[in-house]
Amino acid sequence: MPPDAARRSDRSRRAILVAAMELVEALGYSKLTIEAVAARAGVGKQTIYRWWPSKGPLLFDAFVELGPVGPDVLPSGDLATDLKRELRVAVAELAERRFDQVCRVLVHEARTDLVTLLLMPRRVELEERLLAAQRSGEVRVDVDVSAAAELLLGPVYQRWLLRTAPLTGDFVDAVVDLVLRALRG
Amino acid sequence: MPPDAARRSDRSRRAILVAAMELVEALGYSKLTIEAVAARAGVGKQTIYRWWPSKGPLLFDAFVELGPVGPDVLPSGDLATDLKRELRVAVAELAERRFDQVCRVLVHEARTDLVTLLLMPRRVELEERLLAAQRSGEVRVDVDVSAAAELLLGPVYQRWLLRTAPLTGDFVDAVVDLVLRALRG
Amino acid sequence: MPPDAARRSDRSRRAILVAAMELVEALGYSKLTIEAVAARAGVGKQTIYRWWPSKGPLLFDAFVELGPVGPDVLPSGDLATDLKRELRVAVAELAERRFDQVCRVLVHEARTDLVTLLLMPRRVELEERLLAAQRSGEVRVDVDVSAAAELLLGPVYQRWLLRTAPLTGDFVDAVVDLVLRALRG
Amino acid sequence: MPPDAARRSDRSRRAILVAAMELVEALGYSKLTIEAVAARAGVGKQTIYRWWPSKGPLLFDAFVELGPVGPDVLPSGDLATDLKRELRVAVAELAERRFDQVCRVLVHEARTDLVTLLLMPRRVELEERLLAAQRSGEVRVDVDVSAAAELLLGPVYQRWLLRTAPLTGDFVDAVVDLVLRALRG
DNA sequence: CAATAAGCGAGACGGTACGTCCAGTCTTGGC
DNA sequence: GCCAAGACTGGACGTACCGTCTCGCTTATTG
Repeated sequence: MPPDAARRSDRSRRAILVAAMELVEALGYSKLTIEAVAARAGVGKQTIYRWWPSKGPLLFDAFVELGPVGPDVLPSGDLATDLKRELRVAVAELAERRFDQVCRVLVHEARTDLVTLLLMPRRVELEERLLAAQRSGEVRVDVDVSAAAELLLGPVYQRWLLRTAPLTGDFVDAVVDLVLRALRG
Repeated sequence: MPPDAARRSDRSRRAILVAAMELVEALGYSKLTIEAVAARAGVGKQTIYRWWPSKGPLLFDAFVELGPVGPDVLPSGDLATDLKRELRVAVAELAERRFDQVCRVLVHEARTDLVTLLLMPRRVELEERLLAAQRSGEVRVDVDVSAAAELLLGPVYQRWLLRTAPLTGDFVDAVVDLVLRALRG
Repeated sequence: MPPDAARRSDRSRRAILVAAMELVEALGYSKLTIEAVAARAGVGKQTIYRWWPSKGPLLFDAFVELGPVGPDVLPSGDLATDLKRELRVAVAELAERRFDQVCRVLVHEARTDLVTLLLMPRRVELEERLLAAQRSGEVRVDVDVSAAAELLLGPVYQRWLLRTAPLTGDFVDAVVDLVLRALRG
Repeated sequence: MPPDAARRSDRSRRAILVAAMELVEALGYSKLTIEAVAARAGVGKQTIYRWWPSKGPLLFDAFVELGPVGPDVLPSGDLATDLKRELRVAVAELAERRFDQVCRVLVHEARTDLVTLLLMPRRVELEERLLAAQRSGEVRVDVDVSAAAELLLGPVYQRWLLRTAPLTGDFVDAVVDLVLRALRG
C-alpha cells in the first residue's frame, strides 16, 4: 500500500527537509546519512523512507523548498544589458553561501582534479591555436584567449555533463561557427 | 612512518589500478568498494590503503594511467576546421565508453535533476529574451536560440564548477559581449 | 544509549549462544571469531556486539545456558560415600565432551608446558621428600606418593589460579597439617 | 631448510626473550603481538618466526630463561617443616610480580567467572556435607571446612587441568580416603 | 463517539563495507 | 646466510549506516 499523503505530518516533512539542508551544508553529500537526518529532525528513519526512496530525491526536494531563488529580470530594452543581468543573477545564485558550499560538493563530489586532468589538455591546445590565429590576424587582438577557450569548451562540457541535448558533431560545428564570428576581426 | 616507495610492488600497483578501472566501469563510482577492488586485484586491502587515502585519488591515478588519450590535432591552416577538430576530439574522449559510463557518474554523482532544477529557470529566461531579440531583429534569425543560450551559460557554469578562474561580473560581461557579436545581424 | 532489553529478539539471542557453543567445541577458544558466530547464527555482528562486549562474556552466557549440569547428590548417610559421589559428579562434568573439549582449552589457552615447567620442580622435590619420609617411617608405606604430592600442591595452585581466597602462609600450614595427619602411620 | 643454529645471533635471541617478557607483563598474553616483540627487540619479525613457531613456545622459552627460580629447600629433619617450606617456596614463586601479573592471565586467559561458575556448585555442596559431618561428629570441629573442600577439589581440578595423570574414579577414592583420614576425630 | 486504521518516534534486526591491526610469508640490501 | 626492515596477502576486528521490521503512541477519519 502506498502511504496516504493526506495524513502526512507536515511538521515532520519540514523538519526533515531542513535537517537535510543543514547537514549537507555541514558535511557534504557523501557524508550525509539518513540516520543523521532522522536524528536531527527528531524523526524515525521510517518516516524518511516512507516518503523518499533515497538521499538524492530527498535533497532535491530540500533544494526545491529551501534553495536559492534569484529575482526575475525585467527587460530593460537593451539586449546586452538584459543578458548581462540574467547571467549575473545566475552567478549570484551559484555564489549564494548555501549553494556554493553545498552544491558544488554535491554536484561534484569526486575530485575536481579528475576533470581538470581530462579537460586541461584540450584547453591548452585550444588556447595555443587561438594565439596562433591572433598572431596571424584571424582573431582580433583584444580578445581574451582564455575566455574564448572557455566559450568553446563550456557548452560542450555542459551538454555532455547535463545531457541537456545530444552531443553531436553538428552542435560542435555550430558552436565554433558562432564563436568564430565573435572573434574575427 | 610513510611507506617506502622504493620497495613498492609494481605488480600490485597495476593490478589495483586495472581492477579499479574495470569495477568503476561496471558499477559506477558510488557502488565501487575498496574491498571489491582488493579482491579483484588479488591484493590485501592494506596495500590499497597504504598508497591511497581513499577512492577518489585511487581513481584519479587509474585515469591518469589508463584513461582516454585523444590524438594530437595537426593544424590544417584553416582556423574553423582546426577548432572543430579540436572540439570533436574532446567530444570523442567524453564519449569513449570507459569514460562516458564511468566519468559522468563519477564527476556528477548526485542527481542531474538538481542541476537541471537550478539551471533551467535561467535558461528558459535566456531563451525567451533571445527569441524576443530575434523578433525585433537584434539577433539573426538563423541562430539556434537553444545553442546560443548554452553558449552563454556553459562558460559560466563551467567556471563555477571547475573554479578554473574567479567567476566575476567582468567575465560575465565579456562572455555576453563576445556572444552578442556573433549573434547580431 | 544502552540497548533496550525489552525489544531484544530471543530467537537471535538463543541462536547466538548455540552457535558460540558449537564453534568453541569445534575450534577452541582462540580460533573462535565473532564473525563466525554471527554467520552461523544467521545474525548481524552488531547484534552480538550490542549485547556482549567480547568473546569471554558471550561464552560465559553460553555455558550458563547450555553448559553441563551434574545431578544433585543425595546424602547416603556415609560420609566417605557421599564425598566420593560428589567428586565423581565433578569429574563427570569435567569429562563431559562439550566440557572437556572446550573448557580446558578455554580455561587454559596457553601451553600447559608452561605450567608444567613451573610446577614440576616443586612437585619433584615434594615427592622426593615424601619418599624419604616413607623410608624413615614418618609416612605410611601404602600411601601413593604421587597422589599425596597432588594433595599438597592442588589446593595451593587452585587457590592461586582461581583466587577463591587469599593465598597465605597460614593456608599452606593448614594444608600441610591436614595432609600429614592423613599420611602418618 | 632448517635454520643453522650455529650462526644464530645470541644478541637477538636474548633481546627477543627480554622483550617478550616485558611486553607480556605489561599487556597480558592475548594483547602481546609478535610485531611488538620484534619492534621492541629491534629485530626483524622473520628472526622470531625463524626460531619459534608462535607466541606460546616463545613465552615458554622466555620463562625458562628469565622466569622465577625458587631456592632449593634443605631438609631440616622435620617432615611438616620441610613440606611447609616447600609449599611456601611454591607460593612465593606464584606471588612473584613477574609471575603473578603475567602468568595467571597467561594460564587463565578466559574469564575466571567461567571456572567459578563450574566449580562453585560442587564446592558449595561439599562444604554443606562437611558441615553436616562436623555436626554429627564424623569430622573434627577444628577443621576449616572451606580449606577441606579445597583439599578435595584441588587435586581433582588440577589433574584435569594439567593432565598430570588420568582422572579416574580410583584417584577420586584415594583422595577422599586420604583426606577423610585427616579430618576424622 | 467509539473504534480503527494510518502515520509516527524509537530502535533492534540482518547485512555490507569501512578502515585498522596483526599473522605469517616474501624480498631486498647490508654485514 | 643470518639479519633488520618492511611490503605483501589474508582475515578478523569493532564501527557506521543501510533499508526493513516490529513495537506502542498519537491522531484523525469513518461507520
